[in-house]
Amino acid sequence: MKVSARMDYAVRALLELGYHWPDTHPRQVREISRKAGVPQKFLIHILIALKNLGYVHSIRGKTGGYILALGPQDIKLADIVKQLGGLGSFDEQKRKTKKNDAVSLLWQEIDQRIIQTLKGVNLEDLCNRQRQHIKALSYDI
Amino acid sequence: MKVSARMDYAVRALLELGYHWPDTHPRQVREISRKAGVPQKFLIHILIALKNLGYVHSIRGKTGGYILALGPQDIKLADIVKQLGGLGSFDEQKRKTKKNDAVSLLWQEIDQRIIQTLKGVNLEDLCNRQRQHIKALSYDI
DNA sequence: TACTAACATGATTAACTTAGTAATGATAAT
DNA sequence: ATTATCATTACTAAGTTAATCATGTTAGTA
Ligand code: FES
Ligand code: FES
Repeated sequence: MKVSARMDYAVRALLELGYHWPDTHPRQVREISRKAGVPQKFLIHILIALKNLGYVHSIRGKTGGYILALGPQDIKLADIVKQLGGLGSFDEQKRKTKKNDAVSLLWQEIDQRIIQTLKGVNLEDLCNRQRQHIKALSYDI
Repeated sequence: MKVSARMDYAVRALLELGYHWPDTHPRQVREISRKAGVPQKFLIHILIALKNLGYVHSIRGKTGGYILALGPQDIKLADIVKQLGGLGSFDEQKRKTKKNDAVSLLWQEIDQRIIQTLKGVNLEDLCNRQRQHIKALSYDI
């Protein structure tokens, strides 16, 4: 499973925004960049994509920043991953091999497993996991 | 799950070799190329990789070709996929994000699901599935 | 032996994707 | 007016992928 930097960064940005929920102070790109370890110039584009998908709101101007547009429980990772271009699922286009044989069915079966796994996790779950993790380690990210 | 052409082709080549097991006539690259829908010049390199991994034997000369080096039941797709460079599993190198937080654990969890799925399938299974498929469709690949 | 049909190997390449950066503009609080 | 933020478009360097090309080696056979 290849997780692109873009996908990794997007989920981490959402985790940062969701972690302090329901505290809705706007978080600035620079702050998210630093805390999540994402290059700032790259993060901007990712946040805009998330905004266009309706997951975050942006606030412009001097006191601006980003906040979640939905509650963490309503942000499903399966959707994020799918909408952000997926994990590069088995591309049936332009490959000359058969599409409906045992091999392709196997690849599709694996795709389904991934989707099932992601469907079981929303941003609230991920934040809770992270809180547990932090508690166990006794230091913040 | 991004399945590279290389990976797809490798599995299909093995399926072709395993499908007629235990008939051990050498199959030529050209024949495999045509039946599996794989560009011949590309397939050569893939077969050599499979040979170096010990999955097939090659026979040179005029009556040459390729045969399985192991019985289909001993060829596990999980190994093939892993040894052929994997499915591009979550690359922890050079990315600045944390490696042991909830996000990375999620990616690793997905990796494990894929591996588990692949561990449940060997070449014999895949051949059987394909035979069922062919029987249901009433035409050969 | 000469020929030929197969596999072997390394170099090269075109297209594509990824992971960014640069430059410039728009908005809103102070 | 200034300034700190988000917005948008364009650009690019590096890497990967999916191949092809050129050339060499092996072995059956007439
Ligand atoms: S998640 Fe916001 S400061 Fe740690
Ligand atoms: S699998 Fe060999 S001819 Fe169909």
